Amino acid sequence: MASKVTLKKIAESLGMSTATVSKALKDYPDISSATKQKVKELAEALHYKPNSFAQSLRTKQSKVIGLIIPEIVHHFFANIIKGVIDSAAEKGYLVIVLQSDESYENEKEQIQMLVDKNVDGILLSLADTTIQFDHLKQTINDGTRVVLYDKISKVINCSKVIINDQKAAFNATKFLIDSGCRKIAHVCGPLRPQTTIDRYLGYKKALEKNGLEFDSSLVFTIDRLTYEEGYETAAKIITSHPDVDGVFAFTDLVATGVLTGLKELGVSVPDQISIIGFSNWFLTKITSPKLTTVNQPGYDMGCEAFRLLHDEIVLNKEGTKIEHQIVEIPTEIVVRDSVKKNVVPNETDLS
Amino acid sequence: MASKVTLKKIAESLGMSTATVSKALKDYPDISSATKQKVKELAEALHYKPNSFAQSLRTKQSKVIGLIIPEIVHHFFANIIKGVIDSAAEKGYLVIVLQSDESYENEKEQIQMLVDKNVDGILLSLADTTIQFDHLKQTINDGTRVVLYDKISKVINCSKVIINDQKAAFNATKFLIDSGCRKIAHVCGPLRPQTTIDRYLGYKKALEKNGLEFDSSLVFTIDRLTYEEGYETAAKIITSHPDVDGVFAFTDLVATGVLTGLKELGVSVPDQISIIGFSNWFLTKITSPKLTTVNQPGYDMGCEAFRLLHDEIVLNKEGTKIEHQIVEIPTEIVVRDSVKKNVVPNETDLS
DNA sequence: ATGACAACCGAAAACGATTTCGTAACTTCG
DNA sequence: CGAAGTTACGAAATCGTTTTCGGTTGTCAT
Repeated sequence: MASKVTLKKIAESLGMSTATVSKALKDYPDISSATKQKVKELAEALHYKPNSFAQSLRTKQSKVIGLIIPEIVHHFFANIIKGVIDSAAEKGYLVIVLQSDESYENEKEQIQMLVDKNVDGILLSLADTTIQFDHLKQTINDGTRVVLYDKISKVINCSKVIINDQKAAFNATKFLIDSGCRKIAHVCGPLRPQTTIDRYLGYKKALEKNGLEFDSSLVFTIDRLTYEEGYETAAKIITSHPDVDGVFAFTDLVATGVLTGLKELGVSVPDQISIIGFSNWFLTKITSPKLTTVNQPGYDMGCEAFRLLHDEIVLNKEGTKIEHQIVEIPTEIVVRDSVKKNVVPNETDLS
Repeated sequence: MASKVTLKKIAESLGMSTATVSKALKDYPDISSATKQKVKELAEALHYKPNSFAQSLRTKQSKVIGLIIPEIVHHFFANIIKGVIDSAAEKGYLVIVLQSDESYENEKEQIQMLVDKNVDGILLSLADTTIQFDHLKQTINDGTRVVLYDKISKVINCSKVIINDQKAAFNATKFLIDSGCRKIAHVCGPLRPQTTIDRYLGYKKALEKNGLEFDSSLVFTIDRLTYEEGYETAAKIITSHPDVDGVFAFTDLVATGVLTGLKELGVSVPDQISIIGFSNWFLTKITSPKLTTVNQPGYDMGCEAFRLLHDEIVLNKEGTKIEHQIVEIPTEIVVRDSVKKNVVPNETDLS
């Protein structure tokens, strides 16, 4: 147990004050370069490392941020974690990770834990069950910088990083249409997260803008976004509408279920029915055929979220007025083999 | 920005000293219950929260631990993160997560960052490229508690939590044998991580203990443990040994590649060839047929790793001599559909 | 009345780093 | 030579908690 080397020890060895040592190490202009050098050399030799507690106590900065994730074991969110940690490290920040499990209670408690730990900021994706935002508004008001990512709320006044679900869904559906599909089903989940609604709207709008009739009986709502429910939906789709030739699923896992279900029912994908998923999870690369999907760039979102937070932390320290931003991360279609290739694009667009 | 309420403020409001307030809040016996109550009431009303920096500076405890993971976006490791965070939260600890990317340099640097932040302990899985351990020995020597998980080294004197790869591989292979397989191939990766060797040895021993001949030409070594390499290996297996009836793959991703490759070559799984994977990744549930595999319980490992670390932190604080432990987390076979069901168990065992 | 002994509380010294303000010494220049 | 201005450093106050070590009451038995 190497007894810790402090400013005081260095100061005593060198016969000067801690003030001088501290300033020398930080290159204050009122220290002669001769002493600066002496101090730095000894500090180096002794492997001096400032005590982070003392530093934080004085500066009120921890160089640590909090990241609250709905669910860690999830391809998209894991990528976000990675993006956040990587870009935080670049700026010398460390990241405390917490998992809300989609629970409002957990979320609230965890925010409090992070605030109590004096983190410099919090990155948060709202839990599905969070419909009341006083706790968040309060902590923002109390001076903690917060940036929302992915699952956000318009009600909260802070920076946000999102994808445009509606546009992405529009493009996915249009991609099916362009590839020749004329009767496209949509498999979606319960209404809770806003994303469900947005993707649904994008789907609907793509149909309408491309001269296809929207038919609500082609929208299959499932209770849980699982592989199994996707699998079961496959049968429902072809019994109720044997002439369906395209499926846009809310998420890759469901799409994979539908894909497998269809194959087992003797439907060929993509010849008879094309399928497009959403998120670009890892599993899309190992289905047969490989799943065409919409890439939801978690890593980039994580990086961008940290960047916004860091900007606010810095500006806040400088006392500059901060302008909240809403950054939209672009998505794109990852073309694989579950959609027919005879693409005949046309010129409709969402906007 | 609510101006922070401190011990001093409470003390002044109540006309007493900070010492009394501090002790009252911590139920010291030399404070009358009358004052205790007054203090607690006011603290409650003012939403007093102790300043964690000051607390840590005094107590030298941060109530934060560090977790270094080789790769976050990975089903097994993500589960470990989750296990660690959950069990840490139960004891009031927060977790800083870092990713080594299997790089020794990163690992070294990150350990230093955590030590500089005065974390109470570190959970670490060695990067594949780490073959030199002075940095680790040094930090352990300097008083930081460290627990190794999953990828460990015998050279380092600390607690560890592992699975018994050899035994697990033995059991997996034996499971194939019991199900009727008589010519079993093994697909494994490069020799670097010890796990490769251990699983290989388990495979070999299972054959030998069950009267099957070990044939090194049945061991297929691939450079990278990917789906694609597994896929390609399928062809190699059946061209070189058309009568193979079982495959034990180093990991699920490879097993999935083999599975798909075999299917596309017209081989029926499990009727002609049985396949067993390793790790119980999520993707095993969405293959057709669903993949039988060995469950590698990441969540449990994470929990156990934290438990060990926490024990050491507590004992260390009490000054008690600590005894390092090596905990082996049990694995078990998850029976799905990629192995024939006519199981005829016999009594061989690894030990 | 006095000594012993609880019962309560506070002063003050940490913990280590940062930063403001002085001030001593040394230049410079009219 | 004396006023003004630099240069280089240090004393001391903070940041907010914890904890030791006394000290002041009050009680009670002698």
